[in-house]
This record gives sequence, structure tokens and C-alpha cells, in this order.
Amino acid sequence: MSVATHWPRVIVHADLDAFFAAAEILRRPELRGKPVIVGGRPGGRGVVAAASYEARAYGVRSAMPIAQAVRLCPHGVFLPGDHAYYRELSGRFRAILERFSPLVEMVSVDEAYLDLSHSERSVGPPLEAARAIKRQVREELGLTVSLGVATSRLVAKIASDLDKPDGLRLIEPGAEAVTLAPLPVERMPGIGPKSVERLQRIGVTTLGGLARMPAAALRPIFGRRADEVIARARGIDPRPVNPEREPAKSIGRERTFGQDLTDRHEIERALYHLAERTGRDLRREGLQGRVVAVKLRYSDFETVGRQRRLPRPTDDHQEIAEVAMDLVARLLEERQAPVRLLGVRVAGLGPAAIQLTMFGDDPLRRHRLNHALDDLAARYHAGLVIPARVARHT
DNA sequence: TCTGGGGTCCTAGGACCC
DNA sequence: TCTGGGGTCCTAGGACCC
Repeated sequence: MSVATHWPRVIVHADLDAFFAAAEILRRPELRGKPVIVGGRPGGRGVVAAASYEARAYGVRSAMPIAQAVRLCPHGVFLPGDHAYYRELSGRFRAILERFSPLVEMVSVDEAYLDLSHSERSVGPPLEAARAIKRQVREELGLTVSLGVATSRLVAKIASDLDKPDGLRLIEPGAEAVTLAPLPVERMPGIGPKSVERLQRIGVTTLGGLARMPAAALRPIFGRRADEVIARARGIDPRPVNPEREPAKSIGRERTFGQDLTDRHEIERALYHLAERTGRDLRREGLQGRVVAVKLRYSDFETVGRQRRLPRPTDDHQEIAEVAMDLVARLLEERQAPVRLLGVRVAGLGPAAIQLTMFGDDPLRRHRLNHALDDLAARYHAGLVIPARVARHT
């Protein structure tokens, strides 16, 4: 009998396979076995959010423009996506994971970390627990999940990707560096296309190569993070699993238009709607922010931004819209070209408080009005109430 | 070929202060 | 004539993630 391996920590990364596509197939079984692609409408400017493995066989990948996916897979089933439905499934996924440990951190709708370090008595050794998770997700949700089991978040995350779909990969304590070494650097979360290119130029293509680099050589690429990147390439990552949801740092909305905007009034109207939805989201969360930021993408994809710190926090869409329109007007003074995308974002967030002393407009009345408008919008449909100044041009 | 929308974090430069 | 150094706040842009 071998002595049981000592696990300093047991971290599981759980990742639902082709989640949005699998969710659609779940409620429309006739789609099973077909190339299903969830994303924007064909003919539109969207990208692929998820593709079933049948679609991936044609070369379709997530984040790929829909137009390209149509070319690769003209007979694919293209669906727009239903995020309320995915959120509901995601909640059930989370509930299953929470049977195994109270330490569950959802990092997105389809991805979570679990810390099973102190759960062995109730759920058994790591491999058995992982098999039980996969079984319960399959039986109760009808979905497959890929799992990575290791001593850290980073290694668990890389591991969950190795046997996808329906994968299960366990990396024993002590085997981290050796397992990571032959993998290409882009397997490491945080290393994207730009870093891959820069690493290649200094002769680094694998995580093993990265792990052996002196920090000084990586400083031009990763700055102060160089030491951390090297440690991670060796499989060292002390970050805990944190089940608390961190408070949002910013809230915003953006939209790519079906056709580029050139008309000033159209641009103002679009900004107003973005500000209105941002304000509504802030009020729903009970937050106010001190910074209003806008984003503008021109037809040639050049993307610019402007932001302004306000004298006091706001959740009032009227105020957000006015600042946003002014900031965009300044951008358009610097460059006038067709506008592909507009975004409005509010940062510097804190809990909402009503300013009781203020000149002019009564803030309490404004606050009540906005909440009343939110109720109306919820009951009927968004964008019902538009100020005359903006509505005139619709 | 033609590039979403929701975010987070980092860097760098200028203003300002001591 | 030559002109510090550190800290903090603010803004713009870019890389990255799901």
C-alpha cells in the first residue's frame, strides 16, 4: 500500500463545457449533434460567445466574428443567447458545488474554484470528490464539466483545460512544475497575444522556459509582475479561494452599432440610452460613482476614452448623460469620423447616499423620480421616458 | 475577415504638495 | 546657472479575462 499523498491544499477548478451552446442543446434536444453557435445575429457585428464541439470541428472558436463563423460553418445553428436562462443554470451549478465545500468562488457564469482542503472527511479524497462533482452535474443539470485538481488555483485552472471536454485532470503535489514545463506560455492565464509575441522574441515559448528566466530579463515585458510570473510558471500561486463577491469598482454599458453613426443627434440619443441604463444599474445596486468615463470606437477601430471626476458621487442618469455628451463632444472635436461603438461607465463607486444640502434642483425629489422611472421601465420596457431635448430628434 | 460586452489591473505622464 | 525627490491624485491607453 502506498502512503497517502499529502496535499497542502486541494483546489478544484470547474469549467462547464461550451456552456451557452450546451445550455441551448439542453432545452432543444433536437440540436444535439449539430454545430450550435451562440453569439450575435448572422449578418451583424457580433462575435461567437460559445460553440458546440461539433461547430469547433469546423474551426469555429469563441471570440471569432460571427461573419467568419458563418463562412466556416454555413449550416451551423446560430442562436442569439439568453443570459437570464444561463444565469439560472449557473445558480444550480453553484448549488451543486457548494455541497462539496463552503469555499466556492464563482469567477463567471460557467467557472468556479473550490477549496476542498478541509472537506476530505465529508467528501472523500480529491479524486473521488471530483468524480462525484462531475456525476452530479451530469445527472442533475445534463451538462458536462471539466475539472482540474491541484494544490493551487493556477495549476487547477491549467489542469481543467488539458482534458476538455468532460475532462478530469489531477496534478499531484510536487508534480506542478514538471507538468507545466512543456506547455506553451499562452496556457498561463494573464499571458495574452502581446506577451506571447514579446516572449517569443526573447526565445521563450514554454512555461518551463519562462520558469528558468532571470527576473531582470522579464522586467521589460511584465514590469513589477516579473517575479510573480516566474513563480506561477513554476506552479506556485498562493491566492486563496474567496467565496465573497468583491464589490464592483465600475458599472457601465457599451454598444456597437449595426451601422456606424455619423449624425450628432443619433450619437446623443445613443449616449442618453447608455447613461440611462448605467444609472438604473447603479440604483439597483445602491451605488453611486464619482467618475464618469466614455469610450468611443471609430469605424477604423481606433478606440479612445475620456473621463471626468465629479464634485460629488451620482447615480442620476441625467447627470451622467450630460457629462458623457460633453466628453464625447470633446473627442469628436479632436477627430470626426464615423462612430462604431459608444460606451458609458461610472467608476469610483461607493454606497449611495442622498445629498441633503444642495442648491437648485431638489436631490431627494430627483432620487424618488428616478426610482419611480426604474419601476416603470421594469414594468413596461426600457427607454420609455426620454427628455424632450433628446426625443425631438427621434 | 473584420473584429461583443461586461469588467479588472497596470503603466506612464503631468499637476501639485512638502 | 541650474534647478531634488518622494508621494498622491488624476487622466489616457492598453493588455487581459470570460
